[in-house]
Amino acid sequence: MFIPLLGLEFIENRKERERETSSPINNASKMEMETEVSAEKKEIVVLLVGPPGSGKSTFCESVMKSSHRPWSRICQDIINNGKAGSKAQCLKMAIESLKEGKSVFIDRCNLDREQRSEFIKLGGPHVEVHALVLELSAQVCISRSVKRSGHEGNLQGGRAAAVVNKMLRSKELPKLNEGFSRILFCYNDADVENAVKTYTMLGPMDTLPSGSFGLKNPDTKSQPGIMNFFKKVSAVPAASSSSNEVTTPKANEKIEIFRVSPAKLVVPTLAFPSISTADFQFDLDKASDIIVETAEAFLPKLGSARLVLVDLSHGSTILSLVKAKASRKNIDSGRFFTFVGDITKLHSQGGLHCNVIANAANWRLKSGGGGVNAAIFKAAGPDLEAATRARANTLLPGKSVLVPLPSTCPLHNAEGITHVIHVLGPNMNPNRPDCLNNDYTKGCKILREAYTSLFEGFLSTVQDQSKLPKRINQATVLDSGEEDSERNKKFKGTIASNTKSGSVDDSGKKRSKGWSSWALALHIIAMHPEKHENIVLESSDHIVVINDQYPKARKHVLVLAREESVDGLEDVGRENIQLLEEMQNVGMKWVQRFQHEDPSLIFRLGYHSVPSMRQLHLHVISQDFESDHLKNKKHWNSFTTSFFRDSLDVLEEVKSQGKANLESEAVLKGELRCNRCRSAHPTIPKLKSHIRTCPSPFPHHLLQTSRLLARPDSSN
DNA sequence: GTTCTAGAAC
DNA sequence: GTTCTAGAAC
Repeated sequence: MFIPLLGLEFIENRKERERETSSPINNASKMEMETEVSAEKKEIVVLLVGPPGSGKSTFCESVMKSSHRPWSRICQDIINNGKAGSKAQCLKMAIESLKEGKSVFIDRCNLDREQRSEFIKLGGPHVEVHALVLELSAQVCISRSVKRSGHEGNLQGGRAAAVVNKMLRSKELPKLNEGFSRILFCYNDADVENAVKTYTMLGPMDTLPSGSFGLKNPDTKSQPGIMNFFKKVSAVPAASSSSNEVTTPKANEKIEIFRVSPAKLVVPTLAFPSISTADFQFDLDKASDIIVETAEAFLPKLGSARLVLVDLSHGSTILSLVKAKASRKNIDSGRFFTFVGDITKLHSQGGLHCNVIANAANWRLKSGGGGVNAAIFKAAGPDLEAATRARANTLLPGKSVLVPLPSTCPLHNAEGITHVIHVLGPNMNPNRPDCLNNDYTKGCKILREAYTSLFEGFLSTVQDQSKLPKRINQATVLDSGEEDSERNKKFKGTIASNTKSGSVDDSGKKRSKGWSSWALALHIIAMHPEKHENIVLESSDHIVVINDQYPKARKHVLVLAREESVDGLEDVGRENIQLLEEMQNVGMKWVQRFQHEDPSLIFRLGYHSVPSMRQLHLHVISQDFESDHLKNKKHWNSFTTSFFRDSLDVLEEVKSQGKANLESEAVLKGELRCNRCRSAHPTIPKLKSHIRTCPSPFPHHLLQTSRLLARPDSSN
């Protein structure tokens, strides 16, 4: 509670100054003061964030009643001649008000990030954007909106509860990194009263301290990292040589360097967990009827495609019920069957090839919670979260959403899964949202809808796939025959022998000869890609492609050279021109692949002048630099200064002068400049918040020479 | 390369 | 008091 008061103290000081400036006594000094103060004068855009009934309009009216600052309240519910209007109309009116020197309240729900983003863009040198979050309990909001009459949004009575509930489902609390200069959270009437005071006291020349205030229970969710090279090196072979109850088809894929792709699958297969019968406590007998009936109805539409109900345990009741009922109905057990295993490891551990898996999702489509949902999100990594977010924010019971998995996603790569279908069933558990209170008439209807929607989603992937030429899977033919445990021993030995001793300089190189152990990871993978199947995205005789373990942007892969003696750019000569060309071509292919998935991505391909890790590697990196792993000056400068040598420049230089020009490591210590507008920023967080919204085009030299790879139709 | 953390900067 | 950097250790 002390924080809004701090704000008030701040205003008090400013008020003193304002009084002085408005004194008519000394005109000359008044002019001086005015100039000084008006140089700082800023309009404010306040986005009210809260569902209907949270008190947004009341808040605005209370402030405007006695504020000395000119305010304009922009309410989407009445903007259209007293009727509800559009977001665009609100934006237009906000711009007009700001031009007139008025600060603005955006009085609409603004509950999710996307809804807010356009308004945040109103911010600039003379406009600050604040969020005022009315986090009152859903009950309070609902009871207020149910009771009220004559509300502008015409949202009253019974319909209000449903609308409020629906809106709260897709709620995302605002964060400073969206571009707000200040966020204030209110949880009760006292908080709101304080907030009203704070904004009422705000004179035309005043500003409020920036930052986020009053947040309770901040969301501390951390992004799970992608694969860990070092852990994988020892963990993978060890795991596969032990406890696999079912078959161990690990060796099956050995001759396939390009992992399982949908075109190579003979039979499209959907693996799905039983929906609603675990945490949602749906009756198993009723659920098994619905599964069998819906599957039976769908099989004729699915051609040769298969449906597989999966559960973790051999003792699964739902599995045995479904098995028995399907058999009684004489359903083709080659096309509809049950399977015991981890749905995220059906191929690697169970030998079952599935290209689509279903997730028993939660309504927020968020990771966590346990069970299948947690397992799938964990196995798929952040790629699935991003791909899901691109399709939907929430899910209603009985519905599903089909999410294509990016080609770099571990689940795609290691298990051959191309799509995840999130599906939400009915809930019979009183401790979970939207409990149906044992209403099985409704429950069965929704569960049937859920499976229908799921199978329809799968059907759509089957139809897409049937357009592709079908190829036979050759992967089951060969096996190298080498013992995993033996391999593992040898492998560990290699690392150990390289880490014995020697002084290490700051780029991981030993001064004499050899590298620090962590700096060898890329070299080890390049030399033996077949031992790193789980992380290798592609490989040939000359190159290996992997995800950067700590990506510094939304997309960041490495093309490793497989040449033993080429540790970095300084070792490259004319004899490597073909290699450099192949690396460039492979890099371009990945750019195209990524841009096919997201056309707005922009890429550069290049090398670090002085690499930290052994083995020449080409960075293929999207230019958003949107990554929690980008943490310090060295990270930023290594990709955005002359230290980053564009692949095409390197090629030209090696062809013309036999070697590439290298930039000194000294530039890594230089100031932090925006990669678009070149403005300097004092800290990494400030730089990152700037680059999120920097509207400038990229520097001329990159745009002109196709060093920068953007889709022609992208608006950047 | 990352992680950890002391202490500078705000 | 919190945020952020930079250096040591790995």
